[in-house]
Amino acid sequence: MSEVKIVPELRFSEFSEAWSKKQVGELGNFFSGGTPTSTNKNLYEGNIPFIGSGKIGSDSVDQFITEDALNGSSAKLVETGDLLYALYGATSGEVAISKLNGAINQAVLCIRTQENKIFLKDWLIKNKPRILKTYLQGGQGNLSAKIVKNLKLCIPSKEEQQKIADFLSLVDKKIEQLTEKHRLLTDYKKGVMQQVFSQQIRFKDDNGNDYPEWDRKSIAKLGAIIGGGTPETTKAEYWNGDIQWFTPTEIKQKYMGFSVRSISNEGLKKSSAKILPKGTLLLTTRATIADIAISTRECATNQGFQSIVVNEENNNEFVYYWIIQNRKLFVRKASGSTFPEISKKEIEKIFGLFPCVEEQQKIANFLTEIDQKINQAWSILEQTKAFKKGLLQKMFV
DNA sequence: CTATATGGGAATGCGACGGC
DNA sequence: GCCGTCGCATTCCCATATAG
Repeated sequence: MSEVKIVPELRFSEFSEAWSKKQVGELGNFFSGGTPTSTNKNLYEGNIPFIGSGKIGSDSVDQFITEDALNGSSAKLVETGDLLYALYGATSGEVAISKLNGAINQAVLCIRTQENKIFLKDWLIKNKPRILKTYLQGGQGNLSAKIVKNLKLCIPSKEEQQKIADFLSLVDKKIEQLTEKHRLLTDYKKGVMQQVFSQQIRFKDDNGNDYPEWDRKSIAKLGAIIGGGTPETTKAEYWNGDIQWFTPTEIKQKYMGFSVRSISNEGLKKSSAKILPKGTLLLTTRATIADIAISTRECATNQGFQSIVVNEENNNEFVYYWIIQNRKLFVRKASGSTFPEISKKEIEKIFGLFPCVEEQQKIANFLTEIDQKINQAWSILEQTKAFKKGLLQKMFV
């Protein structure tokens, strides 16, 4: 590689000098903590927040240790504003500025640097994928203080660090605000659902007249309830066909059109899987209870579902929201030793109050509108996150 | 002695599949 | 169609070995 001046692609115009190559280890002091003997419960009845690798950026924790626990173990105190780095487990490579005064365990590395810590934080965020890829090999890879200290980076003057940190912090702040907005909308929806289903809010028809009282009826009256199945996995000809085939873990959003795996007509015939029309409520009833989505195309499911093909006296979108609101009714009925499951029979016996189909339609439209607002907020949030990611790529070397 | 690395294992979550 | 057994994968925490 030819000798070129080390500068980032995107830079504030008042800076022109080259960035200098350093090792992270040169930038400050490093220490990680420890875990007080977990068999001694007394040690965990104190008031010092105990920060594990999953909690480095949180403003609250679940565990609190005592002074004795702190002194009798390798646990170390950190302060609000300290730069914390997660070394082990699924959170490896996460980095955050501590929002707590507390003690850290051995999975957390505290970095006290004389450089700008927000600059360093964002540099670590930018390089997380690369760090994990390089150092987290094998089943249970862990990072270590040594690995972090040996990372090489390019770093500008304090002034330029500050400028970059301020700018990125602004973007972070925006992301926080958007996250908050999304959270508020989600809370609002929760409140509205509560009021709608408890009939504190009632809709009127287009002529301003009241709709009839709600009817108490069982789920069985809402439509056909249809189970699913799994074709033999050893027979290749049953798989990778034209029929979308869902498993409970895939049910994450309101509308589902494409599944991870698909089955063939042959597979459909030779198994308990059933064809479900577009608009079917895909309801999980095994392992994960009462997760629900609306199919946007013809599909099938495995045996972890009891799907509802809603009839014409009811509105599928309304039933979708009704089930979300009444999730507890399902969870309560679930039984099983290894994992919970609700049988078709039990589902058919669940009762609830349902308005006439016209009012169902109005309620569904109303809630769908709120959902759209929530999705919009989410999408702006995602765009802003992507924007930050782009900045990270360009503003660092 | 302290700091760090590392393997074990609990907790959790789930899928495949066969018996009834 | 329902239900239970077996076992796999993931995640996280902990105890202990080892290095410094």
